[in-house]
Amino acid sequence: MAALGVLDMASDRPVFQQIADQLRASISSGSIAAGERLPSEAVLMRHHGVARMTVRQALGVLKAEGLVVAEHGRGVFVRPRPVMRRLGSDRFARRHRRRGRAAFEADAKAAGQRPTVDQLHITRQRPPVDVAKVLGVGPDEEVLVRDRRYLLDGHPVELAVSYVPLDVAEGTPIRDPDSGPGGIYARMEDAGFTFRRFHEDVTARMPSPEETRRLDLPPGVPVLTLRRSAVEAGNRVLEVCDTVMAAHSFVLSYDLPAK
Amino acid sequence: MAALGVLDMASDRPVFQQIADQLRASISSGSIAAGERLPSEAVLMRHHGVARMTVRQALGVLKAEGLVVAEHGRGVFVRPRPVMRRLGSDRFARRHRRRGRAAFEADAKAAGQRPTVDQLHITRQRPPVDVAKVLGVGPDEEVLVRDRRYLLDGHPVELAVSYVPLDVAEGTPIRDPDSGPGGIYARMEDAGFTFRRFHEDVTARMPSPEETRRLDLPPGVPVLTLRRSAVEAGNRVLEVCDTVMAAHSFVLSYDLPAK
DNA sequence: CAGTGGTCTAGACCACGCG
DNA sequence: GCGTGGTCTAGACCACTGG
Repeated sequence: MAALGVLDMASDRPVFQQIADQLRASISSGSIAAGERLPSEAVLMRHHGVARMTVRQALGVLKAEGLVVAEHGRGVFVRPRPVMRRLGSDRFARRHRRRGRAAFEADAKAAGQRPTVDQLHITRQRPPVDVAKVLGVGPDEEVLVRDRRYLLDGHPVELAVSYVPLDVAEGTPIRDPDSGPGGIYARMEDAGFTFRRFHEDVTARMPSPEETRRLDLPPGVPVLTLRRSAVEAGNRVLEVCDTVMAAHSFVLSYDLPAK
Repeated sequence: MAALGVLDMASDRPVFQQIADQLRASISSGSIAAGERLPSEAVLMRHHGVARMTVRQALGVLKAEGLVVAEHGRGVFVRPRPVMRRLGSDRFARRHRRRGRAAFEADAKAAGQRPTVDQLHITRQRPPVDVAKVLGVGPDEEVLVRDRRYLLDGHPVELAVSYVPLDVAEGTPIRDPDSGPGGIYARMEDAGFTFRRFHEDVTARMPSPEETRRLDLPPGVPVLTLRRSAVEAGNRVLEVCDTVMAAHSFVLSYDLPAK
């Protein structure tokens, strides 16, 4: 088996890296398929004649790369390729809201998955300073904060926090846990607001421990972060939404007209 | 110092996690500022009365999160916040090409940085199967492949591989190392092609060892991957470009019209 | 040179899963 | 009960940085 090759003791490359290299090659060549178990630590120790810590260091490299996942008492497994979810750049199209579908719901339904929301908390708080700036509210002004978690088929995939100025939220059911069909954008349109455009800033980083917990992330999976601003016809920002997604569950998809 | 708190031996939380937690808190509270050195392994061992491997495991957690970087012989440092580069969704606007600027060049100049390209390889190859599908070429058909690395002020920030059908490349300088002012999109327009739109799929993951090397990535930094398809008026895909970026150096920025 | 992190050994006890 | 990975100890030698 390719995963159990020989070490080059003359090489400068550390032993644990050589072991990681061989295992990685076996994974990418498919000789250890997705979902399959790697040789156990004991087997790797005996085969290469090294200490356990050395083997564990090699496995640590692969975990950090997100290639494998350890399961206590069972073994170390090649991470199965997860189902990707695609966020189309038309997911904020008015027609979805007219049909009573919020963006997340529309995407999930399109992929044949069951969308749910939990950990919903609606509060009044002072937003982070950068959010206040975008919303054009004072540094000490409170806004409506909707914090929630999205799940697909029961698995958490996305955290989102929306910030809405109080005067925009006023007189709408945005403050209610159930914002109704089409989501809060639909409610804003009901109240007479018109959206001109949405702006999204995308970046990626490793998750915080709290994000790891709430998204049930395996080690080695980064998060995609997305900050969306919903801009009104008069160029006022009606909402800022900070989203954190498990990167292995998402593809963000954008169309850019060649103007 | 907050970084040198006390351990709760009664806690279920492993000792190395507790040490990592305390250091993380010190970093995010700013009591150890960006660029500053953490207490050395020896200090942490003495203070907490634990073995070296335990301290190293704690530091390993923070490295994996991308919060700190170890420098051999010097110490472990809080990772300084890197300069972010913003890719706007108008970066493929025709006006840039008319002014002789390719997308990367236009972005870099706007940020006051010096853009360069190296490791440029132009070959004819069979593309990956998924690329062939998008380009609408046969599975065994060769295409023109432009592989290159982009640098800002001498630091590598982005890897890109373009795939262009041979008949599109024919009669254009796309096959030359220097594609001329405005980049290969400008050359395609010179040859009479018209772009209707660009499509981008964005995702994130941990880098491969080769990407780590070519982008000179510190540990714990994920990559953003972007696959762009350039679509002609007749809906033919003229080019597929796979881009890999160091996530801590980029913000991708998109405008979505609220149609 | 002393101090730092990088690698590696050879053990120990524990918690989990599965039969 | 046995094999698995998770945590931890107490050392060792090395390579790099800086004064």
